[in-house]
Amino acid sequence: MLREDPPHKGKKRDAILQAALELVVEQGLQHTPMSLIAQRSGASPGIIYRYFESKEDLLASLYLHIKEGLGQAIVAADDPRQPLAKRFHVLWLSIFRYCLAHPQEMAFLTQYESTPLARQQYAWLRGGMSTLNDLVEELRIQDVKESLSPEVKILYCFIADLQAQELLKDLPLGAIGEFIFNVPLRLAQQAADGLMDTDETTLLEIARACWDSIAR
Amino acid sequence: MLREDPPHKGKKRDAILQAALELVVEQGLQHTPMSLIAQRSGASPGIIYRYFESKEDLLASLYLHIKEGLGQAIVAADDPRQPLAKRFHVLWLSIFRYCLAHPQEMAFLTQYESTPLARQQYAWLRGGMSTLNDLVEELRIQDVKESLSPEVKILYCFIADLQAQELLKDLPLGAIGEFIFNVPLRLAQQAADGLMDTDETTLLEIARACWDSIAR
Amino acid sequence: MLREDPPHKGKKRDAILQAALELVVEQGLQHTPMSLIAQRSGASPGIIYRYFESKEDLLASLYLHIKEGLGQAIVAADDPRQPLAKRFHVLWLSIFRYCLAHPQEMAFLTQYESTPLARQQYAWLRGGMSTLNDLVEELRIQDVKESLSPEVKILYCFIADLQAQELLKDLPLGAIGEFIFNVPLRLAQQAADGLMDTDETTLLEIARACWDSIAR
Amino acid sequence: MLREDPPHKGKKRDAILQAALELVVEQGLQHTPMSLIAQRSGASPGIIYRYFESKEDLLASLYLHIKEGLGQAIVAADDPRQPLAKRFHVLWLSIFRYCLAHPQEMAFLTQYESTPLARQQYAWLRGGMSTLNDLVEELRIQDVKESLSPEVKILYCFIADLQAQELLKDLPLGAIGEFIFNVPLRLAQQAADGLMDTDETTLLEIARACWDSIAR
DNA sequence: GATGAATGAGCTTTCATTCAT
DNA sequence: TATGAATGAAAGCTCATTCAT
Repeated sequence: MLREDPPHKGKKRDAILQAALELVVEQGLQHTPMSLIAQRSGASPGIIYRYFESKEDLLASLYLHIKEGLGQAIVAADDPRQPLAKRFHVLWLSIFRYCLAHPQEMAFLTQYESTPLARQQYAWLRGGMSTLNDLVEELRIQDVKESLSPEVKILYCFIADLQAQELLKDLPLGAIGEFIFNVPLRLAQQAADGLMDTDETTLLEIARACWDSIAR
Repeated sequence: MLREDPPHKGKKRDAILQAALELVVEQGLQHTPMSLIAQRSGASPGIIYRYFESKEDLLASLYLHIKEGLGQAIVAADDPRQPLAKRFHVLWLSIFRYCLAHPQEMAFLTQYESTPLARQQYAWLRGGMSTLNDLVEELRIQDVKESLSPEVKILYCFIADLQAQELLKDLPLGAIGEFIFNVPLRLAQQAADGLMDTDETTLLEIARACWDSIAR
Repeated sequence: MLREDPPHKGKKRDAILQAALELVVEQGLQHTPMSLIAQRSGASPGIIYRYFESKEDLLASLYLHIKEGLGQAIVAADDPRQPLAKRFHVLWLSIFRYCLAHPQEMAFLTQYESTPLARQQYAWLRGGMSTLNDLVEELRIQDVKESLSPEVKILYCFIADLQAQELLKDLPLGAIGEFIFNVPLRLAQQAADGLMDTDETTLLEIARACWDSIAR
Repeated sequence: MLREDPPHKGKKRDAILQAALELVVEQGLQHTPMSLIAQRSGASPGIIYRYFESKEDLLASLYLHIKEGLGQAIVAADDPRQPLAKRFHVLWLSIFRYCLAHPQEMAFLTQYESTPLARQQYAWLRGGMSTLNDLVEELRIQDVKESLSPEVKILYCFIADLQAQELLKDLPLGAIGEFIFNVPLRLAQQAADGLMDTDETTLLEIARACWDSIAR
């Protein structure tokens, strides 16, 4: 589901993105021709190119759109005034619930990120940053801070806070990201496929398991 | 790297698979034409169709080939005579090491599995099986046991053993699989991209973190 | 450069023609979409069709517009009271100077006339008219005289006058036209491209050469 | 008409070039889709791209092919042992006859050369070379000589010979080229359209007229 | 009149697959 | 078996033209 904030403006653009989303999830990136996207969105093949430069651009736009939604969910969920263990659980559950509520978006995201082009373009970790010390170092640099997207900044700061309180095991940054972010995302996909219960108790248990994995 | 066991027989088939693997990793599933696979493998476009029915078949064969390699690594790693915590660590590290040693294969696998067709065809969890009890139930049925691939059987049995010893938290099966299998796979991919150290100490810490997440 | 005689009326039409002229010269007939013409002329794509029936019509109008300008230059240059050799030189130089002053128009004209459609539509020689005698014959017919454009009539009459005075070699009409008309046009294009000097002396020499070619 | 020297090799390539030639002459560059070229040549749309990288490449290849044929005709016609006036007439008539015998090729050439891309790419005069002195200077430079196509070298040398014998008026190089090369080409096109007689006497008169225009 | 979003036929090009050799 | 030229359906994209506003 794509938001349709402005009443009429961008309606068609959203319809195109929505059609692309559905089709990529149903048929796969390889089997989603522009003509089908046009048809499904109720537009003519030509008009797509008024909104997007190319198919590549359309897919990248959709990807960024989805990332933004997910990012906003993360930003909205975090409350720095809460105790850190509480923040972890709230974040984890919010990510899970958001992904569960947007299974198509997550299926697209997974598919798109597995692409070689996307893998090198949208990695959330940079080259030299693999340890917690690297992270603290990065967050000192003002320019880096500015260039980060809001949700990445939040996750970074949260992890740095945990580290400052000596609550973390000495794990690589990537591993921590895995337990906070990727595990709920992937389990939400399983849940969406009916392979897992999503009652509060079960979720709390898994979130707790993830907390156990990173907490000292 | 694909094995070349039979001296001459299947050599060309392997060359084709290897070329497909490289190209899909470099260019993506969508941008890997058969003609390029032919060229890279030193074969003619026509001859590919003696070894594979279609492009779809070629990719599926490659996928299964890779899964088999990974499965053999798992089978080879497990020693049921060891204590369970030890078995966990050995399995976890073996999976990580194997994935790290086969980054192209893992990149392909990730890409291929994100495809809608593959998602419904090769899910490792079946419809109604989401809890530890379901697992125990399944393992009682002889027919099911027979139809499982060796490595899945090993993982299932291992989990069932853990459960029998009451070592497990009450987590959904999918979550347990995540910590045993997907986390090392994904972290190995990060490591292959240079985003993580792979010294023994670091790896043991992460494996331990995963153990903490599932162990009671 | 297109004239902008009427203060506001036809201003937009001229802007469209001017934009089409520039774009065809820059990008070629094949690579000049209507949308670009609209953009360059500051008009909307739709409004072009109030001034021109179709793209074909727009280009034909531009062609005729350019031909008319060139024709007027010829008409303005000729003074029948002058001696014939003088008239030749004045005509030749006027054509050259006009073409040199309107390089875009000439580039368009060349391009447009090379088109099959234009070739059969705008040939300045008719079917059966290839000799000087044919010309004299044609000029006797009143209807034909009426239907001729002013500049063609002038050129025809001029040639007929030369013939009457027995100043011409016995050349086909087309050859004479070549030396009077096409040679200065083409050389002016070369000059516009910086491939030839355009000082008075040089031009007089070339005009003289052309005179030598047709004069007995 | 394209040569078909090798019995079977290149037959299809030639058929494609021939079809493109005919269609461009009939319908114009802008209205000659690849699909029609394929159809007319008896090939499938796809196969064209085995022989040519793109439509642009196909047209450029055709252009160069035609230029080569014309060049060979010029090379074959010139006999440096003949007196210069004789050489002029032989050259002039050969060019005329060749062009008359290849009207489609000439129509294509005219059309293609009027294109902006071609105009800047295939100009036969270079930037700073506009006078006879420039020509003599150029011919002294060995590297330049090497890089010239055979027929251009022949024309250059011929003009230089005329100049050495002081037979030429002091005309710009472009003007001389016009009388030797372009006038016969254009008149041959007229002749092909039935607008001019092509009996020996007439042709000799025109050739003589051209000679008069350049000769002192 | 004027706009520019929308249309949709048709363009160039690609590529899985076939088949004569 | 093996080749690679050939096929032709379909892809991504363009653009002359229309039409609701």
